Amino acid sequence: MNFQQLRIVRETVRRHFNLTEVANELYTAQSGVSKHLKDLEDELGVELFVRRGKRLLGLTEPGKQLLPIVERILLDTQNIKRLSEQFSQQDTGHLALATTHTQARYVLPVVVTRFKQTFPKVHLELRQCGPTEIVTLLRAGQVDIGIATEAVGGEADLVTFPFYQWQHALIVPDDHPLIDVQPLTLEVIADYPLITYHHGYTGRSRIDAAFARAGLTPDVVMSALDADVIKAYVELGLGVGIIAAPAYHPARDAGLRLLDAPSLFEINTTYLALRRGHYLRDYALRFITDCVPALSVEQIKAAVFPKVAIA
Amino acid sequence: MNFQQLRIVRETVRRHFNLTEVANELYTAQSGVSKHLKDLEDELGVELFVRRGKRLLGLTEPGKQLLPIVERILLDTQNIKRLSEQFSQQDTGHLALATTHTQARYVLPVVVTRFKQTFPKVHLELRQCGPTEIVTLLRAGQVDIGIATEAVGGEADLVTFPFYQWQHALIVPDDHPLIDVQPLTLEVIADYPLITYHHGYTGRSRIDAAFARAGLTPDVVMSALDADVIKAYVELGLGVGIIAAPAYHPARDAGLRLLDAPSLFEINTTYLALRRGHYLRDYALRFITDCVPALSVEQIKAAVFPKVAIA
DNA sequence: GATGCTTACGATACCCGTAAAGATA
DNA sequence: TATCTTTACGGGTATCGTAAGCATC
Repeated sequence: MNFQQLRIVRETVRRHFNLTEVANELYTAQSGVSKHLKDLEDELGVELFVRRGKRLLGLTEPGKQLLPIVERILLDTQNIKRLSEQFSQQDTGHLALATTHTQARYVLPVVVTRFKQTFPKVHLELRQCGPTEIVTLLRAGQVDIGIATEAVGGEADLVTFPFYQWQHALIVPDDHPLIDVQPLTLEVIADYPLITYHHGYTGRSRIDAAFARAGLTPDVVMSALDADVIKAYVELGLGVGIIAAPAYHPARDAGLRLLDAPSLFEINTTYLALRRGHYLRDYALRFITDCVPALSVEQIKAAVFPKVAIA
Repeated sequence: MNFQQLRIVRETVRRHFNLTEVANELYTAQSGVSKHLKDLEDELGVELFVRRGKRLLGLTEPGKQLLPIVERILLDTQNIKRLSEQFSQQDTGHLALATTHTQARYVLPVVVTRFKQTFPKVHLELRQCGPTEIVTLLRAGQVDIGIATEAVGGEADLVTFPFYQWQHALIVPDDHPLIDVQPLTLEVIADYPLITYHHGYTGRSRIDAAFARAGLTPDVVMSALDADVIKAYVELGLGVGIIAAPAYHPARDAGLRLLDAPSLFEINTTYLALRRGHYLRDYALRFITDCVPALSVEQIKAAVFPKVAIA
């Protein structure tokens, strides 16, 4: 048994049992992949994969039980690497974040700027993607920190910390009749064509819930992944936009007006998400405490490495 | 990085940084051990060991932080082996117990007999040793289950379950004057020369505590590791024995009488101890539930693999 | 001087990649 | 037929053990 075999096992599951893809992903020959799997099964004396003819279809029962152990070992090898880099190259290294457009574009710039001043030699990788993909990237160990409003809660293998809170607000052209309406109600809004986020993005579910609770069916004529796109179409007069309030900048968004609606929609909380057991460099911990000053490094470590260090 | 290097790191710490011993323990050449350590340090870019000249003296800070991760990885490799044996050879295998003389001699025979009938093909290894050594063996993964009254409580990396309760009692030759004394008190007993267990064995601390609480200083003329030795000297008339009550068999111990003293000494609890994160074969779980029928397999697993499966 | 660590060196075994053949969709 | 997996084979590398050279105690 060696690490390469374990990497192949993990990658085989991730790539849905296509050994050719596995080989490409691991930069090795496909024949070796095949042999490694067979060797491992021989050594353990157990079939790990369900086969039909020559094709792999899935995991056997022992394979299923083996997988989490394999993943933990590989996680620990990464931890060893990060741990030694922590000592060998204090403040240089790599920090990978996965986050949604809203955070990347409107919230993180301040934090990132400060971080880059403190750790100029840390390469910062900002991966922008959807909430569910953030979870995937965290699980795969491809990013250190995830930042999202949706999908990261309630996952047993992730740890989350509240980052900041925000609400949805309306955005309209600055000559729009809604500007003079007081008070703004869901009923009034529902009379206009609406433009807002896709399902699963930036609290869309909260918007739908608010209308549903009021017994209204809003006329969402367009949905987009990010506020910039929404703004563009609001500017064209295609409808009233509903975006995250932090996504509005008075200076940059000339010609548009933000209409706060504090009571209409639920408060959203954006979270920092970490993978349990994923070792974090000092600068990664610092990034987190920069975001949430109320947190201490010890609290973070205690949450990421629960209780006993398991072993 | 490979598994052999990690094994060498672990063993180097265990063998107090004597690489020659490490090589013997791992059945390999000492030169390779030396090279492996150097290679690993080179690969990680960190010195893991403190050296003076050619001698290794201890772990550096990064080495200290690395060690628990290394141990967890090696624990998981054992878990992989056990897990696959679980499937490849259902009811055959190896079960290693570490226990003290009292349990091995007087308590376990019943359980072991039943176990052997159920799992005739499982090789049962019964290692008899002192309480502190039981903890060491559990930690080293050399035994699956520890059974002891002392030393196993309060260790964060161990899980314990109460096995059974017992009390100390007096043992005397069957013509001894104490047989007719009613009620037995510590004061009365303290007038006789006593023979009992060594410190750290079979609840000796409870015996001392009982006399201390009563303001008495008993005259312990001999101490031994096990009840059989104590009995032998009681038989010779050298004193009154204090042994664990389960260690007395009326038939086998002809010529001796057990005098119960329910109120004199505290109740002792003997525990089953397991190492957290140590995978247990089905038959090992069965052994435990045989000992403690109130326990379910799920409860045991939940305690050994806490919360999230970490990974 | 005895013990313990490192380095050098040769044999072995392991791992990888190419290529051909067989199976599957 | 195109894709995918297995098997066979050769080259390269890593690992291991022996032996010699040094450092430490």
